[in-house]
Amino acid sequence: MKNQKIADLLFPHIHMSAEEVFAKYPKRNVQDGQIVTRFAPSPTGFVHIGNFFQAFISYNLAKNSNGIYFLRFEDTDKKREKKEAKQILFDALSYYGIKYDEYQTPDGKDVGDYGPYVQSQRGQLYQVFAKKLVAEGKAFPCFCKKTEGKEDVLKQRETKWLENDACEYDPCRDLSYEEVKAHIDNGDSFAIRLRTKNKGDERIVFNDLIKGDIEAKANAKDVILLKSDGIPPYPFAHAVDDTLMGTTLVVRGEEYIASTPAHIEIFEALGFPLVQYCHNPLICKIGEEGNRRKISKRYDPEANMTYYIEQGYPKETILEYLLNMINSGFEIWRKNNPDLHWSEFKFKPTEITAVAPLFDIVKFNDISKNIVAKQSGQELYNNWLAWAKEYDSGLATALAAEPNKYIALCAMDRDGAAKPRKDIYNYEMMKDYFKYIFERPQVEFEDADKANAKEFLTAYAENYKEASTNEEWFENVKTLAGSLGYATDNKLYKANPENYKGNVAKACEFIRLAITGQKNSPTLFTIMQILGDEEVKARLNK
RNA sequence: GGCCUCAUGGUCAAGCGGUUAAGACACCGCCCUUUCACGGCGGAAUCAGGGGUUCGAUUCCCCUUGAGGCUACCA
Repeated sequence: MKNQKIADLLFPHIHMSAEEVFAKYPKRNVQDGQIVTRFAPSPTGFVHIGNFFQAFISYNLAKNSNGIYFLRFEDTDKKREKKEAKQILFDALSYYGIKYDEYQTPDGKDVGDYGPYVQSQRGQLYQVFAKKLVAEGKAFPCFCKKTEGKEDVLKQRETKWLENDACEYDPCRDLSYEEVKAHIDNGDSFAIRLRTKNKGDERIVFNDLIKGDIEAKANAKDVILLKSDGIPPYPFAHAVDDTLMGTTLVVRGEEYIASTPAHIEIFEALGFPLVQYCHNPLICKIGEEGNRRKISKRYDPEANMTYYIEQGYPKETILEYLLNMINSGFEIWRKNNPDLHWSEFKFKPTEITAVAPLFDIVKFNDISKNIVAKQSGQELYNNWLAWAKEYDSGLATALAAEPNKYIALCAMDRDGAAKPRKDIYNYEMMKDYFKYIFERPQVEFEDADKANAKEFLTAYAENYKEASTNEEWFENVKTLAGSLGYATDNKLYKANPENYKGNVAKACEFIRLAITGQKNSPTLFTIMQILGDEEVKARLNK
């Protein structure tokens, strides 16, 4: 009775009952194996690779089970929310091809029957259940001065550690109706806390799809259900939303494992059946001190999903790399099915790796090289140009001005090649990789080679004539090299190198350096063809 | 401090009581190519340590160590 009176005092404007709410959100009509899951990011304007990892896992799980996948914005922390953030998130996710069955459009329209799909618009719903809990004596108002933020928490922590209390009962948990009324009359703001039924020595077991059964200390803390602004923090919102929205599987980072007991107590207090959890490992990096740490928004550019777009990685690269992290069976599958789309690869939640993987840029680039190698010259050119239009307008202009030239460049060792060259891993690197096309290179021969190089190149320039095939081109080089005292038979050269100025390989090195400024490059013949006679001669004579 | 998670080569990892302990990246050889690559073949390299259980442990249990996470009116 007293509790009902307090509840009415606290939430005079809430008249809806829990039953009425459930009537609005009927149970979903799904079969046993079908997974209903979601991506529930908080819109900070930053799409973290770790969050994307979860989004990607849950997306695949939903798709593979023929289930339902929806997007819910968790914008309950006003301090963190940024304008445009929802749009940024939307763009990033759709760029990577993740599609939702249910969501709210950036201009605020709900698609799906279980909305609103934005937490800040679900305030009343949370209050209905908070009021119910207060009326049942399972929650209570707290008028304490609220903790301001993490810094204060850290300060308090040392003394708290010394106490090492098993449970944390809030001072407001047993306020009388009169005391509550006095606070309300005084206009004091209040938060709603769960009245934990535990004392600190209870243990619970819950199941995790990846880790199996986890035994832990039961929650024994009067956790916050509603902040003093009336909006719930994550745990309560999670319980209410995922129940109302019919979520069957929650994929989240393993940093949530520690707070799961509190979530469970909230579900129980509410009388909701628990969802299935799947805590995925965090993606790590080696820190400055050589230690492994969670990849961080602050220090690691690769933590941001837009980084890969800016760098011009094909979107398949990050997707396939992530798939590779989720389940290394992907790699073998990919080898056996080089031409299938990644989405054909199926994995079960129980097959997800339990170990926090290290982000390995070398491996990442290798995957990317294989993906880029599958593109034709035309495709690569198109992608390069599209990227440049966004991130390097000067380059874009140049590329668009002479499409044939640059398509030919992109097609080198690629179109028609049985084993395409695997050299390019993103579009950002291409300008530098092909810099000899854009400008004449600085050429430095080794001291020992200087005289020979000059002699050979001068002769080569004088006799230079355009060849029509690579074979013909090479024949020309060989003939000239032979006449200048280079070995045309490699076996003879290897037997008596001192009899020659070098072998044909050396001669080619001179040409390559003069033309490109580098010791490696794609096929010289093609490069010279693209450059044209005049430019080639100019470079040879330099 | 407490609670939780994890532990196979340099990295990502298969493995789920008996295996010559897969595979991929990186590395090193050799071959192919009288250019750069691609490619092919081969090599070095791993079960954190200590106790159990067992005829037999990388695999199961315990302890130690190490790494990571959580311990907010953040998610």
